[in-house]
Amino acid sequence: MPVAKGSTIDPERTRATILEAATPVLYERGLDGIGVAELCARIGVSKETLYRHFGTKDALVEAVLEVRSDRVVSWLASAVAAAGEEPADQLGAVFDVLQKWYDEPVFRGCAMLNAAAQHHVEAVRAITARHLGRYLELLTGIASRAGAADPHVLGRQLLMLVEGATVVAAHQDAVGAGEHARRAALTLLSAVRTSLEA
Amino acid sequence: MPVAKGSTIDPERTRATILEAATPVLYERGLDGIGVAELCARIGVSKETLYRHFGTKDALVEAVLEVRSDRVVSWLASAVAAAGEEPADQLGAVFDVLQKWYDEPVFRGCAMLNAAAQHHVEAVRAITARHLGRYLELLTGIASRAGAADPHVLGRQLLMLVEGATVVAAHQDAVGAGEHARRAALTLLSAVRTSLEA
DNA sequence: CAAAGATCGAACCGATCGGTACGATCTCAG
DNA sequence: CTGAGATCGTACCGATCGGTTCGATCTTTG
Repeated sequence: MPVAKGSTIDPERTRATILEAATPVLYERGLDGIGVAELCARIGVSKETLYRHFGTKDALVEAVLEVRSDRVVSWLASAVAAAGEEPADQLGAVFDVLQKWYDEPVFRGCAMLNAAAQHHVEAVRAITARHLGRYLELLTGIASRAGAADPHVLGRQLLMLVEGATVVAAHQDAVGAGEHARRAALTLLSAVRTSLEA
Repeated sequence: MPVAKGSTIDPERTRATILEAATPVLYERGLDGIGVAELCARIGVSKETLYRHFGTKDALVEAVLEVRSDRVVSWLASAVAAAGEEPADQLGAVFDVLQKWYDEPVFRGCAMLNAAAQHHVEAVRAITARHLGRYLELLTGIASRAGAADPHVLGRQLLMLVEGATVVAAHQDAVGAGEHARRAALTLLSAVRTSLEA
């Protein structure tokens, strides 16, 4: 719904609607690939409204990225939490979620990395870095519970597989990318365990 | 040298000079982060000259990316060739080269991926895909010589580590990224061998 | 009903963009 | 020496950009 005509009913609701509608459009078209005018038309909101809520296109972009980062991370975290106690199962759940994402028709790679590559603005780079940091935290936790000698290093290697799989799926071939990355990740995980048991 | 004033001495030389000078500028500033006017000023060439040689900014960009892809791949291939016969050594050489790249002050991630994220043009995406394909070929070759049961899958997993390491180095922390990726890659390689010997 | 304020649509602004045109200058081939 | 053509610097073009402003419309508050 294109936001009620005039309404004090919720100063906050309009902002949320804009954020929600702008997210997929900016992802598909690219941050600089669509102008504010066309963006507003797609969202169904006037430029004045958008600018009163966000002040700047950059500010809107940053807000969109923040929300997206939060959502992605919590989505993955809940998938991990639902996978039981076994670290291997938790790790598998991560790549299952990723493969589902790769198979979506609108999949165009990691929104954070795309944004950082597109918009040479410090704030955007900071959001991307923070996003990767959260990702790393999640994976380091799994590595730690798996009994890795150096969970930070293993977590980082797992992060590389996650981001690498996303890159390969986006730019080369999505078929089996999540599955192949999952097998590699499990190999790394079990290698750690093997060396511990030895 | 900013190209001789008037000269028929080499219609081809000017083109090469432009390509060479434009490459780092477009990488640092982003494909759309610099206008043709400023780009020409940096290169030391007039707009008319640039447009006679390339016709379009997009065409220049594509030419730059092609050259860069060729150079990167051949650079890696020669590093592999110089690393001897052992697949493990060849793989290690790849990540050593990558770490050197990550440590360069101008490092800003994979130019091909950045370009594909920035410029929503089919031709650029095609160049990026081809670039990843060449990369995959190189790594699949190593996987094959290592006796992998399915060298195509292992090569893909190695490609994920390569691209993932580049992403992590660019957006999170370059320190040790190549080293950590190398250890993960060698683990995958030896896991294949172990399962073969079993 | 009246005032406050959120929204719309459209006009408008200055800046920048990719690309073109032009006259002048220089180099080389004949 | 002369003409072809590569280059320069600059001015110029239409389009688009991010952002502002304004009058009209609607909803809520009091």
